[in-house]
Amino acid sequence: MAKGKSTKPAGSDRYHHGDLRSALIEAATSIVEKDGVMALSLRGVAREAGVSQTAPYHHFADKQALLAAVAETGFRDLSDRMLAKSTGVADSGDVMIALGQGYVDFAVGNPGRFRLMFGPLIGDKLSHPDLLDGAAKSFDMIRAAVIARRKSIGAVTSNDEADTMAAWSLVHGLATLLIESGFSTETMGASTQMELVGQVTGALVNGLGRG
Amino acid sequence: MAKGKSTKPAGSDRYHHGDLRSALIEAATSIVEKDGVMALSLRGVAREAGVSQTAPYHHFADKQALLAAVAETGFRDLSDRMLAKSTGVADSGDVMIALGQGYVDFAVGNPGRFRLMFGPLIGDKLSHPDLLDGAAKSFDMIRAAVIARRKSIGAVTSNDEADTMAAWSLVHGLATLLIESGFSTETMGASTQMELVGQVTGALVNGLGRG
DNA sequence: GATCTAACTTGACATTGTCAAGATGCGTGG
DNA sequence: CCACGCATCTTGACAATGTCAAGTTAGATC
Repeated sequence: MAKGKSTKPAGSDRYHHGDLRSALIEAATSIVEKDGVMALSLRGVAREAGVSQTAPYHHFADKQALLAAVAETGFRDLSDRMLAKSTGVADSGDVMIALGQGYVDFAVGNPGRFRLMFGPLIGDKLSHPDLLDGAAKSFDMIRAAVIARRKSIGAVTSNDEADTMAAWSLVHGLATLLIESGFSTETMGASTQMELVGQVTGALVNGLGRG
Repeated sequence: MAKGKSTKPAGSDRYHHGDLRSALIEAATSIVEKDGVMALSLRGVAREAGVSQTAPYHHFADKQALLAAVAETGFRDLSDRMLAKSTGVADSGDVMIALGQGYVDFAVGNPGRFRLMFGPLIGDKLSHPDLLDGAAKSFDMIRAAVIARRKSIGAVTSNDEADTMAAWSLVHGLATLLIESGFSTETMGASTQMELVGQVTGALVNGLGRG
């Protein structure tokens, strides 16, 4: 519409946007975090980015592809958070807690993207390989921590895979519980979120009821 | 449209359906399980039930309300399954495994409803109290099992709440992992699903790497 | 049997995902 | 320096969806 002036950051009102792809991902992320996953429409994203309704199709095959790209940045941020929390931690048990802390932190801080990443909005995740790669990265961090832990305590039974599943399940489930249920950290019997993650993770590391 | 004959079960082609509400829930369940959560449209459900597009509005306030009703039956079936698996089991640890087995069974057997129950399609779960009641029922079963388990082994530390969270998180996360990821039971290092649940639950009950 | 009202229908509207066809302008070769 | 090709963006359209407003039908009640 208007050609000359704009209220948006320089460069966003040109006919050739410059970096529409990133702008669309950013806009979608913003919407998904502000109004929820269900409020995300392709046209809404285009509107927010200040382009026409069909402009996104020059950068994404369809809505699903945009969502996949948003989810992908989510997985990147997720593993970044986990890495940040765990670097420099020495004890293998503490590393596991730190990873859980990072995971839960991300979920609570970015519930919209978390739901997008693991929810059913992206129908066929298998057809977006970049998505799986991102998810695998976080998963591998947990696997490595579990293996290190098992080695350090001289694990006697079961196997790496099952323990990895257990650790990921625990952390993912806890994150889900925190953002989906009405439960708050306090009703779960902890005074801070960090404490809660420590308690729950501790239950797995040491065994139920063994602290 | 047609007035007299019908290919549908008796009673479904009358002007007054008789039990449209149940029929709609059933139709929606069928669609959600066959074509996925995203393929579920109110009009599609009405079509499947053989009524006009706006007929559902006489039984549900809006699409969300129908989805909530479907999810509610899901929660009922979920706790039924958990109950069935755990009744008659004596050992407190085995009860926990049985509950996990029931939970995972339901998720794997009804992934569509599972995603509906815990996914973001139902935006405001808090405003559908029946939903929360249903969820609470399953949750309470887990809580009771955890408390019994803690009592039976003479738990020394942490608290009931955190351990309950841990147990629910573990089981829910595992179910999610099984239906969302490409991972199969085998790649997770178990030969049967029952074995996998046993191993993963065992990791929590006894502690990581302790069997 | 007349009437009240819940259960249903038809019609319409705004919004959405997506396709087809046209406009625009950046970068490159002459 | 400039014309031209192609990626980028736009306008216009279509079918489908959620939902509202207004009418129709028929089971229940007096």
